[in-house]
Amino acid sequence: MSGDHSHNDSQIDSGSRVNDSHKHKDKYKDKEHKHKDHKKDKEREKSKYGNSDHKEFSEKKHREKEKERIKHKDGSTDRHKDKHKEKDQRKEEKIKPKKEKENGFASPHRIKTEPDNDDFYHSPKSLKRERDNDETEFKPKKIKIENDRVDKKGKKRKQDEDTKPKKTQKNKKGEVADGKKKAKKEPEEKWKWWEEERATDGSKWRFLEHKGPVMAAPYEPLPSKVRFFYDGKQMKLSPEAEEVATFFAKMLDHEYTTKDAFRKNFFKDWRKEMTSEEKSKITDLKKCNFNEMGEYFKAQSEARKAMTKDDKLKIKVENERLLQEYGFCIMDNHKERIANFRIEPPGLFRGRGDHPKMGMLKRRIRPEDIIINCSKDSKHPKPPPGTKWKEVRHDNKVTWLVSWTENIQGSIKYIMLNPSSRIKGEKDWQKYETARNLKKCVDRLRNQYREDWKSKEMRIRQRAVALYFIDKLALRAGNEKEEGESADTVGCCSLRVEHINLYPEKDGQEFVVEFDFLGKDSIRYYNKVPVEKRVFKNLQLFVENKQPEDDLFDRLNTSILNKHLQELMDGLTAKVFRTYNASITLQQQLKELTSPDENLPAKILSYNRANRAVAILCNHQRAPPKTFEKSMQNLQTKIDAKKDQLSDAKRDVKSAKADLKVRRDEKSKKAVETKKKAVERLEEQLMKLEVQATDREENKQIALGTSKLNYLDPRISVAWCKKWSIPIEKIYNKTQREKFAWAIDMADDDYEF
DNA sequence: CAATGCACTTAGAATCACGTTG
DNA sequence: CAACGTGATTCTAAGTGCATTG
Repeated sequence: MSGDHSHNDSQIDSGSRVNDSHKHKDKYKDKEHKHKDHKKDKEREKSKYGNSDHKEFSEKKHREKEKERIKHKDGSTDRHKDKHKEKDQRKEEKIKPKKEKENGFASPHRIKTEPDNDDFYHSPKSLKRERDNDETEFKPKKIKIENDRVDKKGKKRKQDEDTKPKKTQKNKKGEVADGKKKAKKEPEEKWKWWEEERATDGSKWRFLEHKGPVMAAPYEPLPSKVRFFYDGKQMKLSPEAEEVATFFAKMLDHEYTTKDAFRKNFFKDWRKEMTSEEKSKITDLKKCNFNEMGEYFKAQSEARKAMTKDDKLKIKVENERLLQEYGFCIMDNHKERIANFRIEPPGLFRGRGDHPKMGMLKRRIRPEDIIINCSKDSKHPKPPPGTKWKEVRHDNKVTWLVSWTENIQGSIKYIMLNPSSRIKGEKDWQKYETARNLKKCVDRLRNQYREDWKSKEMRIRQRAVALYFIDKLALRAGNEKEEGESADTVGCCSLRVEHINLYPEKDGQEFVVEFDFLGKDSIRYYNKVPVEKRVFKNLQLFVENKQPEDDLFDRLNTSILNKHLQELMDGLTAKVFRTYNASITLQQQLKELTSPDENLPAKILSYNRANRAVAILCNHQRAPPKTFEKSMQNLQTKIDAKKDQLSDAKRDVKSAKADLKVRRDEKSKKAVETKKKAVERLEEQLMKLEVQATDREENKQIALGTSKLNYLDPRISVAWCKKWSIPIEKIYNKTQREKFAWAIDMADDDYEF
């Protein structure tokens, strides 16, 4: 599917989050009775096509073969063993006495530390690990638990515990000696979990200890000078009602507060918090005046900004303390960072797009709502004084530490680990391996769905066309959603007739399909794509006799599609196509765009362009930053200034040269040299600025972050950096480097996705 | 097999932190 | 040193997909 994505360009700048613009409001509003006709459709279709269910594909054979190939590739199994022997030896060397006690983690588990290989990126080839070329190494299901660590009772794993690399020890001392400043750099140590074996029994951990969540700060009533008015008259609200009122007041200059649904939902929920007296008085939101409250909060945040350095520092220190205490857990002998250790504070629900529940009150979470998950033999987190947790459980088949049920949708929220953690990293790695597996069989799969376009069964044709879209356009799967529970958005399987237009001919191209729908987060997907004639004819068929609000693929849903995919390849689901196409596109684009003799900024521009191609493919849009135009102008000003400087410098060179001609002495010669240097420097600076401008312009409404973080096999980027001697820091910031530590350590310059 | 529940990934916006500039 | 702009970080909503239930 190479280079096939250019048509997506048209998506961009056709406006994002469409519900906000009137133009489209009508189109997506009032769909109260949308797709109610599925049953009807299905009947209709059935009678048309009959139900012949034969013609199953014996793809299984292929799959077997595929598996065989994987197994035999380069005898990785043996290597694996060797490697682990080595590792064990290493382990024995790093005996170290326990030291740190901070955090109040009770358990005696020694936290393993690893050498702080900050230079791992630039490390010479010889340090390269066997794993590097080991494409098929990732076998999550095949590996047993290490014996010395299995321990049901949680009695300590002697061997591991007492191990620590000497180097780290030294580092630690150094830090201590250096005093406070360095301590901030945290005693973090780099554990190479990717060199270890993985559990096979479905357990996610063997030991888990943490301090529980940080509860939301209690409500602080407003000072009495801050007044609320109803119908022009001042009114003192009960604390409960006041709190909810402040939520609204804080959003006063947000567009939300102008939306009917938001106001309606807010008012309804607010009234629930009022005393009966308040309830009887306050009957119309329009008569409520929250301005003083709003001003108060604005002033507060101004005050916070204007705080003295000292006070700011105090806050920072306190935050740091909280992070140190609650921001980490111990999982299987390692201290790991928690992603979101704070309970979500109460507030007004901010749904995206045209969310029917926007403005509803998001309840305050109490300890009694919270389920704690940890090891039996760990020191359990204690609830705030005078309260109880809802439950403390010990489920090591899941990765979360804390959960609660949220009151808007009734869904469960979790506290989980940071992306840099083993548990997330392994999963991420696995995701890319699955995508690479798809690469191996994608041709076969494509041939198959092309065949299926001709099937006499409607459901198979629909499946095949949907899969084609998912593959070609990187559409999301499109699960069904409950109506009225959230904004009306769709993915591939849930596309409706109204979301496409068919043009036998358009703009000189044949068989054009125009997509226009709202996808995840109510981001608009707009695209005009020429498709193969067969696809086009099929679509005409699918649309026939249907209402606009009927499902395009009435015989298909994600569960059917995924079941099919699972049969074609182990671990294959619809979303794997997105990962695969994103990563393969990056790889191709990098190959195509990088020119060897360009300088560093130009190379990075090429990288960003490759990244951008992916973001466009995946439709990762952003609202153009409010300051965009201005910042563009600023850049241009800088560029112009630089140009002036440059021409001045050039003139200087000329005059210096003239000078030299006359005088012919060393001094003038030197002068010429320095001037020339200055010109070069300026030229480079100018070039850098221009590249920056191009990059920014092209990025106006495209968000690169999402694809970088979630879709692009980091090893591709790492390999590219190594190949062109680009410092990895130019591509990944600190957080990203932490998340992708496994890839940075693992991938070589010749890594192929 | 549809509905529901659960766990987990993916997403853009909001907010924060920090360096630069005037 | 305040204002500003920007990249990083935080926040939490909104998806996917699998398991369970009825």
